[in-house]
Amino acid sequence: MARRHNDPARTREQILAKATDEFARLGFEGGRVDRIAARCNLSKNMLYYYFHSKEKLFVAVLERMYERMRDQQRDLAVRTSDPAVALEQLIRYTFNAFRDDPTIIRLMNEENKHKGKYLKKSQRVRDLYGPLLETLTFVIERGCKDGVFRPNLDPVTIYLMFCALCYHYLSNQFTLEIALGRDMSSESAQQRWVDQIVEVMSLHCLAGSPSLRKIA
Amino acid sequence: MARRHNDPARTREQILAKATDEFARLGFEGGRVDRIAARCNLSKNMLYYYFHSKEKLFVAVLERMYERMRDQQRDLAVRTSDPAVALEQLIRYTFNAFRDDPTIIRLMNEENKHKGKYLKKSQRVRDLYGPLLETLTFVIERGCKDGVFRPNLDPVTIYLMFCALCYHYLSNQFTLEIALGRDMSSESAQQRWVDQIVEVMSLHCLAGSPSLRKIA
DNA sequence: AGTCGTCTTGACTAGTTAGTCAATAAACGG
DNA sequence: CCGTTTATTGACTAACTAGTCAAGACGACT
Repeated sequence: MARRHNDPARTREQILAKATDEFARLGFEGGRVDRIAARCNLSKNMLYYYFHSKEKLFVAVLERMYERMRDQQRDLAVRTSDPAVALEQLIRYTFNAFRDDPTIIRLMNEENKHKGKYLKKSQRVRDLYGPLLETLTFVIERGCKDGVFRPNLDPVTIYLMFCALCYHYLSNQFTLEIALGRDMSSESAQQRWVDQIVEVMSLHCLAGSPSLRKIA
Repeated sequence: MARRHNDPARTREQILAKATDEFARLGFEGGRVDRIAARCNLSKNMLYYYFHSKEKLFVAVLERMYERMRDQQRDLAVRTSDPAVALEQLIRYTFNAFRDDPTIIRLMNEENKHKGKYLKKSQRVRDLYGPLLETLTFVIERGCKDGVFRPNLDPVTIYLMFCALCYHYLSNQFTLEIALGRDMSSESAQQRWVDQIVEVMSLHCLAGSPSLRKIA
């Protein structure tokens, strides 16, 4: 099966893939359209033919990243009926997703550097963070009803918490490794960290833990 | 007191200040030496006279940021003898430090984007994260000895946890606000978030909470 | 085979950007 | 008050960078 000379869908996907890599590694300003074209073995004009400008290419890269995240989340099936086990699965899934595709973290950081400027320019942005948050909401509702979790847990808050604990560790790996002189990148160090996240989040969600509100 | 025409120390500081702003907002690649010079009302040559290259200027900016962090941490005095209250103070201090100087987060993200490349080029990098981590270590040791905290708490792990919870919320404010449709930037939303951090970290550190290790 | 619309390219440009050079002006030491 | 060191500048450049243009090649349909 020799590759066709003219294969627009394939060409478009290839540009998007190489652009994702380029922008994730070097940011929007650091990314070079010439380099993306060269890595695709295409003339630079193709980027402009399909995406019209560097900025619109970057927006397309962001859109595709969110789509990819959502699609992968859709494949995640939490089959257990134990809310505590389900929570643990969701946390481990989140960490693995960030670890296995580093472009997610780098592109999100880039977008936040620009205060959401490019994401706002995207039409189909609404309802990001779909499936995982829906599952978490379902898990927490059941956990609260069953009395396994403490009452009045907010799913978005819980999500933000373990998301922060997964994200920051991976995003700031390099400076933390230098500043703290601690191994952050080995498989075992990361495994230990996820275990810690599961422990602290479980403790926070499970019933039987005293509320500390009165202390403040 | 009219400003002297030749005031090298002042000039150098001004360049560093404007460069910090420029690189934090636009990153290393996005930052423009001409713009930094223009904002200082200086000719561009001054940047090269004092810092030799864009890269060395960026390294100087990073070094100065870490120094500033350390100096501010040194001013922080935790006077209480109650470890739980001390922990809360350290957490609130950390959040406020990140919130009040957004350049810290942006520069750290930039440095991690480059996998620590520039920080490694700095000579005087060792023993970053000084005073606050030392205080935390002291607080945790006392808390464990007094039986207020559970035994065998690792200070660096605790620091990484609340640091992640403070950092991620502020760093990813914009994308999260778009994706979740939730207010992240108002004073009250941020206050509620810090309260949550204090709650979850206190629960994790205080004795009397059951260890969950056996579950896994 | 010829025509049309889609896909692809080489060659070009106008503007920008990090970095340089030679000259000048202020402080300073004797 | 003169020579030297330290600060500061205007003018320049070589390389790069996003974006353009006109023309060519491929496939499909008649």
